[in-house]
Amino acid sequence: MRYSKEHKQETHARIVRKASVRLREKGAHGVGVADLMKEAGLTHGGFYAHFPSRDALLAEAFAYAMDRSTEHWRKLTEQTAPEKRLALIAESYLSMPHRDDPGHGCAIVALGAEIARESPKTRRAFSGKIDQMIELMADQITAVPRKAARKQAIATLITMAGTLLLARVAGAGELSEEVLKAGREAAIERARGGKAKPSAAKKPRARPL
Amino acid sequence: MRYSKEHKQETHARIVRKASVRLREKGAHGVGVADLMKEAGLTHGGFYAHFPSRDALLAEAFAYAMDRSTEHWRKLTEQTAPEKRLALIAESYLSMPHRDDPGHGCAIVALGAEIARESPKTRRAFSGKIDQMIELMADQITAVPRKAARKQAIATLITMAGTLLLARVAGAGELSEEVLKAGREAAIERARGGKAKPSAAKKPRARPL
DNA sequence: TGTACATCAGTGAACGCGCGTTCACTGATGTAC
DNA sequence: TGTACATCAGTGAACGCGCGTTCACTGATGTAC
Repeated sequence: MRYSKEHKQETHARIVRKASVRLREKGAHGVGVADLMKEAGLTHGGFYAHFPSRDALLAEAFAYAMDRSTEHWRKLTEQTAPEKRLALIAESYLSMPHRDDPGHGCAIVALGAEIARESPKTRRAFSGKIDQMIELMADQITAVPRKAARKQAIATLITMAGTLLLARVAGAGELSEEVLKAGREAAIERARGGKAKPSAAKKPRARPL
Repeated sequence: MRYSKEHKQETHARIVRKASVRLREKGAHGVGVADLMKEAGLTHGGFYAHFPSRDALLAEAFAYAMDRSTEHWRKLTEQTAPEKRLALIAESYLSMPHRDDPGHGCAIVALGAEIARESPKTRRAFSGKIDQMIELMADQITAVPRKAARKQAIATLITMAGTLLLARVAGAGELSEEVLKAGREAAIERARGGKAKPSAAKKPRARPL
């Protein structure tokens, strides 16, 4: 063989990685085989040595994007005190860098609506990933029974996703900042399991941009 | 003229209406000029007597879809006692019929991620529509100052949109029902302006489907 | 150790299909006389 | 009132481009002897 087995796996992984970014940035129709291969330093013909079809790649890229989010959160929890973990996830999620970089951000918000139009099989796979996220979040809530913890985790995730979606649509205008701020407070409140003390809310930012 | 002025306007409106449904159902790339015209009872060539381009139609259809939601909510408020209005909007929004019929549902959830990728001009137009929704919701909250009312309205809208997005991705599985239920409680709580009495929460449904 | 052959990731031209757009034409109705 | 002409929403064939997919070929390296 010209290349080692690792070489092929690495190329495969590189294509999936690039695709998952483009996918979140541009949507499913924004990922062209030729462009993608060029971005990976290859020509388009070689694509089919790695994937049976463009759709098969997209499915892998979807899953990869979700796993990245979950993994990112897991790392965040590892370096934080238990009672602050959920709130930290919410805060890092509802930041301006995350709003402005969909390509490396949450796949639910970037791709959820498109996933909802996919085949039941794809949807089930995606659902499973969402459930993993919910489980990870619920793991951080130990003060209440598991079922209540899941409910609280879902409420927090929902608030996070809704905020990011609205903030992204609003773009970089005043409304976006207002949404991000209101959503951050609401999500942190959820993460803490009820009404937060007003003092816990973030101070208004210096830059009103 | 062969047709009256009203006739042309009506045809134009019919195309926009059909497009707004397809758009929410299938996404921007799911709306083909030929298919759409056939659905409107015409042939594809006539399209350009009504719109300069496919993109121009999409912009109109986006706006139309948003206006429909706002109008729907306005109607709901008109037939309800003031203090129940927001909660009613949230409940009707977070219903299974709405989850299962994106074509006639909320444009933010169905198209938000795609809109976020559009030109600043399109985004500004969409933002304006979202602001109208927020204003309408804030109008129903009279117990607090305007600024706080807007914040509460945003928190409610965010919760609604996030819930619907997650529930749609999950499709018709158990997770979807769980999300819808948790989101409904969270949204109604928001709509009421704080922690709701547990008794106010909906009873579990008979069908665990 | 050296030589012939096999393998297969990657190349790049070509194919075919879908789809947005153009365009010459139609034909029913309004307007001018 | 009747006739000739103008208008323009709608028709349907055709064009052209983008893009997913196919395929014959390449050439570096592993394997057999």
